[in-house]
Amino acid sequence: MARTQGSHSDITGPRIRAAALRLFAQDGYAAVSMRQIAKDVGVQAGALYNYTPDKQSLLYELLRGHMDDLLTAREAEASKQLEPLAALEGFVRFHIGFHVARPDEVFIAYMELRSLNAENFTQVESLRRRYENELEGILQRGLESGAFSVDDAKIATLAVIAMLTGVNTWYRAGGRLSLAEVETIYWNMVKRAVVA
Amino acid sequence: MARTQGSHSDITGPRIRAAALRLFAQDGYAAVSMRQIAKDVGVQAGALYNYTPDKQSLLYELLRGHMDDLLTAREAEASKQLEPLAALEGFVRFHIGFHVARPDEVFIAYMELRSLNAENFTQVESLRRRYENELEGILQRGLESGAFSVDDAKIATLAVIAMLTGVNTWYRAGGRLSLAEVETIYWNMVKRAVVA
DNA sequence: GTCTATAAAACGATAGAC
DNA sequence: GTCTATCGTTTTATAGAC
Repeated sequence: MARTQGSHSDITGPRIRAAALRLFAQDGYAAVSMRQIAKDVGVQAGALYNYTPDKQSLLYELLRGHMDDLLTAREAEASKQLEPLAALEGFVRFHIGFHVARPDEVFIAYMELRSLNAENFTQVESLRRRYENELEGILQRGLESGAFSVDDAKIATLAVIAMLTGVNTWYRAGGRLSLAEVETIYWNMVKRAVVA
Repeated sequence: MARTQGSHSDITGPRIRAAALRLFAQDGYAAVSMRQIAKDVGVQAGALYNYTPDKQSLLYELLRGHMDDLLTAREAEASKQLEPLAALEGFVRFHIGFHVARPDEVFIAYMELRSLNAENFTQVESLRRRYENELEGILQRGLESGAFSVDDAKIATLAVIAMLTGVNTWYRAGGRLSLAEVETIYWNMVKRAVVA
């Protein structure tokens, strides 16, 4: 039986989110119009409102979904309980691999936090804190066991995450270095900066 | 003799740039209207066009000016020729101090690069490269002298700069740590990551 | 140099036909 | 579910009075 004319509910929603993700990453949330998103998907602007109540919700769902994905993926890794050194290496390699695979999501998760309204910002920010706490916990345990030596665990956490996320500004698949090589280079730097 | 009514050409220009800087940093270039900038300065929107041909030029002048300031300040420091270890410590402390003192400029220099048109982007990007080359040169000289040991000088350059610039995301004057303490903590991490 | 007024276009979001 | 049409607002930028 033929579908109702123009009915594509099960694929249009994901295509809208994919177009919004790409356009927000490329031009910024405020600079992208609902008409641009609609044109990219191949529908008229009015049709978008069958899938999102407004533009703000579209951004929030992208950022919220990205942080959920990050924490879920990290939980799967972290469930392997390890001693501090192996846990830290696991975190470094996980962080680089996860972020390099999702450049657009990572970019808007950084750049468009301020475009969220107050309530949505609080939600996403708390998820980011939970992720940072994963690394801070590893560093703390390593300090207590004597495996690590840093002046300040919180600052070391922020410094390592900033350094690792920086990979996204230059890494491109098929470049001079493989992902595994990049992971190893960064792991060597982190290890030397942190291990006693 | 009284000035012509409403004439403030020598102070309105800087006030426009200061308002644009603050608003662009707070809400993003695309989200800020010329009317908002005018209201912040205390003039009508039309008056802005006595000082800038358009909104794009306003952004470009802010970013270009910031990069000029950065390179000029760095040149003054770098003219003291030093051995690699002292040069690296000088770079780390200079970078943190310079960036922490200009949070709004640093923020838009990161976030609004993509809001520049192609020609302006090329200009600003080349200045950013020149600054990165300062650090890369120090690392290269240290590698050649055997003072440093890193897997890849270019990646180490990007990693160190990303780590140091990350200070701006959390540092606030009057917080738990003084600027000198922050500089020392980061210098210790950089030193351990890089020095042979 | 700043003002008021406005041109010309684009915006987010909605109503109603199909 | 998607379309066309449109409301009401806001945008950048300019023209001309003072």
